[in-house]
Amino acid sequence: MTKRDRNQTEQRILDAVGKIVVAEGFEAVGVNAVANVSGVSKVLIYRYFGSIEQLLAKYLEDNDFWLNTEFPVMQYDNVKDFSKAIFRAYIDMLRKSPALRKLYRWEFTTNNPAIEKLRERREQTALKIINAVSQQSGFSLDRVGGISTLITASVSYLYILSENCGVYCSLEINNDSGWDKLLETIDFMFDKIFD
Amino acid sequence: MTKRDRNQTEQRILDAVGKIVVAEGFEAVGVNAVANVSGVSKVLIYRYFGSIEQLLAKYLEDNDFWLNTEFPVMQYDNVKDFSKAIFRAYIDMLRKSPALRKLYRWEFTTNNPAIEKLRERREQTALKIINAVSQQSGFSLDRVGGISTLITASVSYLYILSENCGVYCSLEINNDSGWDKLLETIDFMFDKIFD
DNA sequence: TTTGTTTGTTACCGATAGGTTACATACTTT
DNA sequence: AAAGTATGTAACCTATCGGTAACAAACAAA
Repeated sequence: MTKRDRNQTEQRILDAVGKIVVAEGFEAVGVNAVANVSGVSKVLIYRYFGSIEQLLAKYLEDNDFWLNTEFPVMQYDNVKDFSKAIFRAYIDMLRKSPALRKLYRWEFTTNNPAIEKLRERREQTALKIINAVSQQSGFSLDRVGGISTLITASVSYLYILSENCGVYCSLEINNDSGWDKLLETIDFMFDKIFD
Repeated sequence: MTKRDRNQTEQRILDAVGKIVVAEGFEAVGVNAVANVSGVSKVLIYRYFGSIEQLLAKYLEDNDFWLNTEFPVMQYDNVKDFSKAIFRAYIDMLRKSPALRKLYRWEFTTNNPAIEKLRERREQTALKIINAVSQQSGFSLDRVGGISTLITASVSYLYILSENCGVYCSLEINNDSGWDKLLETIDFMFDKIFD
């Protein structure tokens, strides 16, 4: 290219990964694809990152999914509002990040050290929140964990699916109206749970 | 092979598709794979089915995912028990069918007429149930739809993920203990909702 | 200036994918 | 029996994948 600059080249490669992930998902990140999109010879991918696996690990590290995500840390007077806020934040995170949706999809078909690391961090964050809610509410860890699992899994599923499918179980998941209804449903549930 | 028998050959091909789907998912169903597993020359796949797409369409039709699934049709005196039974049946269906789990996973990355047809049927079934529950309970369609979406999406997500991941949000999803907890959570929710 | 190293490209390799052509043989029909 | 059709296989074609070797040029150090 114009100038010799390893850092810039590495960044170009990483940027290409990001583009591919957002557009087609992690499944489509291959040496040739990255080389083409970045405009960099694929030899350099191996030279600078070792392998596609390691390149993706670096990408995940850089983009820091779930690692530094700051959730509302119990700045609410009551557990009910706190619970509602947590899942509102979770929904917002997935809404704003196509890469995160692609990451969750990728998890269904792939297992590797980078993914497992992310899962561990996610579990840690979840446990922290579950513990806090359990203590404040008096509900058992299993109870709070069950409810959390139910809602987060659901939201994740619907966001992943929404990229390919407009309606699920009568809910329009490809526009805001459906998500408003879902949010309202979650609020309703918490109203009933914390009566 | 030993004898010339088109029907048997077609069946062998379809059986091979089934094996591949269960073992590796729809993503892995290609001409070469099907030819190898079935022991049939790949030319015949094209000759008898036209393409892999059409072969998969036939497979889906034969195996009839979701098309003729009979759900408990309101043989309960109260809506609460009926609701619980519905989702218990849904969980059971996914637990017993690895192919269905693979189908749901495939939906995330693929769109084709066969899948869309299945989605339509699924929506029809869902709407029927939602209508019935709404009428019996007095809850609005949106309310019942929201709750149904939340639970079915969640269960689907967890079952798909369970093939690659042991724990999600503090819940063990790769053994019965986790699923018992989730079932218990769903029951708890309905107890709160139908107070 | 010369020597060695880093950055980069081109061209190639083997494996595997989807897809087709050509051919052999069994069965049907007349 | 002869002709035509249905069933099957082997071999091949092209495209693309991951991966590497060989080479060119810029830069740093001696």
